[in-house]
Amino acid sequence: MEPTRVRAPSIRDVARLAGVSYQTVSRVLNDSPSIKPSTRQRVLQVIDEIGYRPNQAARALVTSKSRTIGVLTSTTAHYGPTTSLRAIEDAARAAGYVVSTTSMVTGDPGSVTESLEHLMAQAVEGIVVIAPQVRVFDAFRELALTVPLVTLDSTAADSPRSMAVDQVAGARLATRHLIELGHEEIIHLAGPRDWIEAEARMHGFLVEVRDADLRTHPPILGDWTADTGYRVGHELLGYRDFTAVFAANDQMALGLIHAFLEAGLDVPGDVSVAGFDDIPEASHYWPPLTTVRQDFAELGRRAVALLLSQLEGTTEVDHRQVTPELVLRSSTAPPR
Amino acid sequence: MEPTRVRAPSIRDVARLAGVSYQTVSRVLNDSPSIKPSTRQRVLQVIDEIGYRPNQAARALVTSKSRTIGVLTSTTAHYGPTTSLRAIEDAARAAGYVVSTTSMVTGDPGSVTESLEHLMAQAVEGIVVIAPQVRVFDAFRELALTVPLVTLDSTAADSPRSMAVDQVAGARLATRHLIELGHEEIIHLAGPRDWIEAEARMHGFLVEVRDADLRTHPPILGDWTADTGYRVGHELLGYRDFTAVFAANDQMALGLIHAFLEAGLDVPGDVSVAGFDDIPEASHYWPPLTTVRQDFAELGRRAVALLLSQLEGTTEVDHRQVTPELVLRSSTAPPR
DNA sequence: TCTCGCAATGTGAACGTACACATCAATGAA
DNA sequence: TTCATTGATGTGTACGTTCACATTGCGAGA
Repeated sequence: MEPTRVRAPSIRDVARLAGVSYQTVSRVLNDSPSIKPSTRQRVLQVIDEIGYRPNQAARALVTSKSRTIGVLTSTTAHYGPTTSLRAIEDAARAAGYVVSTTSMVTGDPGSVTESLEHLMAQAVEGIVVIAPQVRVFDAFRELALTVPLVTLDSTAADSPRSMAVDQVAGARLATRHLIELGHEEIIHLAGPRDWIEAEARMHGFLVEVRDADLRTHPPILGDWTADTGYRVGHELLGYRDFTAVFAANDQMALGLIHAFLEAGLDVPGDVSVAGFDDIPEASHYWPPLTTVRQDFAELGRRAVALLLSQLEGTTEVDHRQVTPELVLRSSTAPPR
Repeated sequence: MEPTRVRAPSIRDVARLAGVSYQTVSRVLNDSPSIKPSTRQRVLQVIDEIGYRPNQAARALVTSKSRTIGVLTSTTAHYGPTTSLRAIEDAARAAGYVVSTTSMVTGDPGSVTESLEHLMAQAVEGIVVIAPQVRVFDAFRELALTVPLVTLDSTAADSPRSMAVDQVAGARLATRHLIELGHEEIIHLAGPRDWIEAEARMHGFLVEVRDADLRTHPPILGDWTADTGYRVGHELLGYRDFTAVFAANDQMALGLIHAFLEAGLDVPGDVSVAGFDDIPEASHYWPPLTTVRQDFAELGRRAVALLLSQLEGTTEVDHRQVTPELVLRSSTAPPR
């Protein structure tokens, strides 16, 4: 039987075994310049032998840096945010940061504040907000937080700093595609009201429709789910003066198609449907979905780069918007 | 202009302003029993006034408890794991723990070790592994980690502790459903080889098929993606001695259906397809997908409860497997 | 030969908190 | 009255690390 392990080895244990002072060990750990190579090697060997791990708490205490990045995300498990989140984690880890995630209930104002408080209580050094809603900025201003904040998918002009896919351009791409096919009555199924990206996509749609001098139907507000797409699809069947629908994400597009097919309509024969996001399943929907692709992972990586540049003031950041791309598949066609 | 904030208020600042010793403040913070109500109130008021926040690093240093739970997940953004993850975060937060997530590249052995090291370097008090692969346990044993580990979706007998949906039962439900419809040639499109849940579903399928004295086709190994389902679907079209396919998840089922419909087959007329997971989109696939529903969120909550019971030795945990449920839709029917 | 300068290393704090123990007043029983 | 008991609070110390500031040794230039 092993003796009871009383306590993890500390920097002093390493120092004693290597025959140097604790400060020398500290210098090796933080690779300080003036350490004799032989000394460094001896210290590193002892560290390896006894399995020493620096105590993060002690480090954080004395440097008052937690090396933690907080991520605020929505509770719902959408593809885009999740993909960005993974990319954020990877990028942060590569830069020596730890990521602590917390989710807020969409639509609950208290939840945003509470989540931000939770992150601040952990002394995060910076915050990334994924898929932000207007409300987040309000809460942020209200709390007067003292750490840098970066947002994803936000094109809000008043955001402290944001890294975004050009949602407006993406929406225009999809809308123009439908217009060029010859559609003159296009309906937009938008995302929830206070979501900034939903707002941007809606704006892109409206601009493009207006530019083409088409009649503007007021966009319908959805909640990103396929269920809502399905319900809205059913309602739309009531009035037939449209030949195409542009949904603000792929899931709602799927629901729409379901409703149309179920009613005996042909997609894209009777109605064209375009989505947004290009989730991995979109190419296997029936019919395969025409949609707008955005690089969620790249977005996450850039967000971290942007945050780090504010934290460490070193790296130059590519601050341009990520450009989305139209992916043509089989759910859109010229009107009959 | 505000003067430069030199340093965050500490417990001593609170003590001075409240006219008590720092120890008294500490007691209030950890709600110790013997504090005069009037004193407690005075201290709390000062805390509120100056916006004091306990320094987690100092706390962690002295208690040698980080109050952090590490979560190890796969890089790919699947619905199930993501949903469980959100539930884990919520449950952990409710219990006063912080969650730090890290992802491993599926199929890369080094990545598992590296991710575990990363979590240990943060001094996490416990680890939850989502969607584990056999390899994780190997790495875990190898590192001889000193914190409790809980796994999700694992029915491996040798896991330290696991919280699972009864995958075998779920697979049997789906398979039996196809058999009862009259199918005699059923193919199983399984998940990747070393995924424990893939193994379990495959096992459930084989048991049920054997019980019914049907001819056993060797399961085909997939990678959970719709793309693979599509490719396999195409290959299957080569030999027609099957009337039904049971896919190990919904995405692969979607890909299969895509391949079949594209080839002019009718689903479920010519081929029945059943999936697993019941992701929110499954009911809007065309045709709506018959699948097996599992409660990912409940799984996450129970995993945290299990972990906390090991960390704090208090709560009694419901350790039964979560029971999955068959959801009948339109992608399955009797064979022609 | 002496001293200056630099490379390499060491010493004494301090970070903010919780624990163990000490202190003090008030209370009640002997 | 005296002393043990208890409730309420205070004092000293340790946690493991980094920072600021010594201190040493050695080679080069005067």
